[in-house]
Amino acid sequence: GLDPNFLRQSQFKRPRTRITDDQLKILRANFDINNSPNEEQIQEMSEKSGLPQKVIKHWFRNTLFKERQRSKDSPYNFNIPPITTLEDIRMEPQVSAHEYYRTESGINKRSSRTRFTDYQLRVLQDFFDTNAYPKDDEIEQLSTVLNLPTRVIVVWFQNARQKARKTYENQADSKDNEKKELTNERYIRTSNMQYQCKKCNIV
DNA sequence: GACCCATTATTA
DNA sequence: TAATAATGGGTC
Repeated sequence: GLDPNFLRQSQFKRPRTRITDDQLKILRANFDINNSPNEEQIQEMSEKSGLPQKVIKHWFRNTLFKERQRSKDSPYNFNIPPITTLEDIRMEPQVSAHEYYRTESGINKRSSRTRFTDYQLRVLQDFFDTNAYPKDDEIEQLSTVLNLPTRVIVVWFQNARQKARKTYENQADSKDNEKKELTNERYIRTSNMQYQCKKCNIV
């Protein structure tokens, strides 16, 4: 048999470092001034915050990436309908989710949870059952068909894979369980970036 | 940059 | 309180 744990965990991982609010404030302030700091600036932030330079670099990479994603398709604004009439403007004097999120005064709130419709879930699940790793254009298609931001689609597949792995491992643990036979064929990518097909054993 | 995955936090 | 959407730091 094949054991995902074995394939995945070949080394110890550094424990996740938590960035405190104060540290975040320093990073954020610098980010607002300059997206891509040079070595000198990174070192300065490192000294100020006590964060390893590596962590700072990574944070800037991720934050810049997210920022671009956000402005690209406004993933967290999708539930705010486009304004078509004057009344809509009157009815919704809200700041955008993005601005709300970023504003310091607005209590750093996580964007509200997407409620998928039954139809959306069915389509997503159907797709997942044959391919757990949709290509960019496939995500794009799902996005337009389901009227969901691409970001939401990507996250859904990420979580679906996570869930699939977990249930698969549980089944593997309880040895001779016949449920194993019921496992759908799914391609799960291992950490070595290889594809592994459950059941048919293709790598 | 894409993905992993423990964790967080929002809803039914 | 369970299910799971979203986050963020980690790896390659």
